[in-house]
Amino acid sequence: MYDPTLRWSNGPVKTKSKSESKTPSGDESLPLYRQVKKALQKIIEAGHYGPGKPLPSESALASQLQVSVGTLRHAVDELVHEHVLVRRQGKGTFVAPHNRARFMFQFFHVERRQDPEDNEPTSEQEFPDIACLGFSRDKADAGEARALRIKLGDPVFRIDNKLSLRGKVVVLDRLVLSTAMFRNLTEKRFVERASTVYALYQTDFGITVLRAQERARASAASKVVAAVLSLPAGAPVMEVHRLALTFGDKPVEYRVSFINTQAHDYVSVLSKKA
Amino acid sequence: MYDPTLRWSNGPVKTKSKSESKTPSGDESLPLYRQVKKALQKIIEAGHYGPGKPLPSESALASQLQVSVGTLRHAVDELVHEHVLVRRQGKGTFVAPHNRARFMFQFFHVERRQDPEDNEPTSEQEFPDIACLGFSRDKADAGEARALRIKLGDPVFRIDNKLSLRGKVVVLDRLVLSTAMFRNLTEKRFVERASTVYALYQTDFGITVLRAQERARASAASKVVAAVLSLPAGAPVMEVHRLALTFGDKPVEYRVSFINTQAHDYVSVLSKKA
DNA sequence: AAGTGGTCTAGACCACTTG
DNA sequence: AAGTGGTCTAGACCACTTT
Repeated sequence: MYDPTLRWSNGPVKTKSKSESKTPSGDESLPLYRQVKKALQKIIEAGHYGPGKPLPSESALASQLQVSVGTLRHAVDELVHEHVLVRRQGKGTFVAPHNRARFMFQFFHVERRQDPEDNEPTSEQEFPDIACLGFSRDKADAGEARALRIKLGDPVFRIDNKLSLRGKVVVLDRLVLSTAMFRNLTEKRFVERASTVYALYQTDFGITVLRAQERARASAASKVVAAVLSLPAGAPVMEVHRLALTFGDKPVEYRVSFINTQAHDYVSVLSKKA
Repeated sequence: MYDPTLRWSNGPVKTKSKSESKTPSGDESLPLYRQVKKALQKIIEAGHYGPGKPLPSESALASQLQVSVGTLRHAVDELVHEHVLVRRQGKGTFVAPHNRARFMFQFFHVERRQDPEDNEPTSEQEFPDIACLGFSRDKADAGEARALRIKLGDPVFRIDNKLSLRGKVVVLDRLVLSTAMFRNLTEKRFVERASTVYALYQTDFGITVLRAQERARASAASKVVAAVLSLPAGAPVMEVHRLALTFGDKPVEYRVSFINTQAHDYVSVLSKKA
């Protein structure tokens, strides 16, 4: 039952803090379940557990952290809400895998526009066909360096992809990755990946994208963008700048997407429902 | 302690269902806390409690629904996560108020673009100045009728607003509301509202907007849109179609926003952080 | 002091998965 | 049968607000 990968500092998470805590590590007044959550985050970030290997059981974690199961569950609940962990009854608790389902619901927001008279079955989310248009090494420009928190001129991978829905090219993606973070990445490995790009980051590089922020705007398509999207140069397109982050809000990927919104929308839900 | 507004059907939420439940109301296998959640939703939707009047206390609700406090809290937790309720320690649990803070974080996603060299203090969220450009009655067109689930030609209010940040007009909003839902709404009441538009819906009409879905695209500014946004006709603008919903996913408001993205972005967060 | 929500515990039992 | 997560309970105590 003892797992040697569990080493961060055995013993209670909280030293019964009746203001006896000698090291004001900032956890003074934090509720116990928040401290447990932080401990769990540290365990997860260490990288010993992937989507294939479950964390220690809740009862094991609770006893090792010297808290009740209820408190441990409270902490796990929050990480599940944040899509960091997933629970599977009977099997265990896992780092959330980057499968297609997650990609679609969390990171892909382009949907075919419903024509008024179109009575098709609610346009089930469609997974795009992805083709790589270019893979190269380059130096980070100012904006990329700032976003990725690297130095101007640091080496980066630059990867262009086109995404199609029902055979029509709808999105042009330009990814920028720090070569320091993705050592040994090659075009072959990128193109021959088994699943999504983020699944590749996770399984091959141990980097789990947790969330992202996007800033969108309308712009006029440049000649090359227009060509890929089958639009006249200068046509209005949506330009979405995404920064994907992992643990500790560390930047992983900077991506600019150009979207042909002639027949598709960029969809955003303001607070999901039950 | 007994509240006469609590009348939905005293007694246990669940009849100890050992498959003795005579009326298969669809709650058969639902966990108890989900049934409690539904009961709470019904209580809230009845409209007896507003942002100013707290719900009965957790212990009161628990005993009236004949569940433990822990189960009651589990149900409330979910409604708090969905921004339906807010808890205030020492005071009570309230229907989530539509104040400016909520508006900014949930429904207003336009932010000034950070210039590379701009080192201002992280561009705190700015609340826009809003001016009404037009208020009229009209008949719903096909798209509006479908969105609002009313009949084609049904009477609607049509309200145009321009939103400015730092004195620059950045957004043109065109709201469409069913007159049946907003009886007695007048331009005067609309313009002289104390807070946000959604706060007006909530306090004056008992309609609480819970969530919304937006579909965005790039388009070329029409002459009138361009004029309001100080752009040349045909310039690329973002066009955002929003449908705002209340309890039971009932549509409340259909809104089209035109955004000048020369110096501002439409911001979207893919999974919030802790 | 009394009432509210917030945290934490300990334990029982259920549902699902695996050997 | 044993191990995992999922639900539910009952009760203690803490923190905050109001009277």
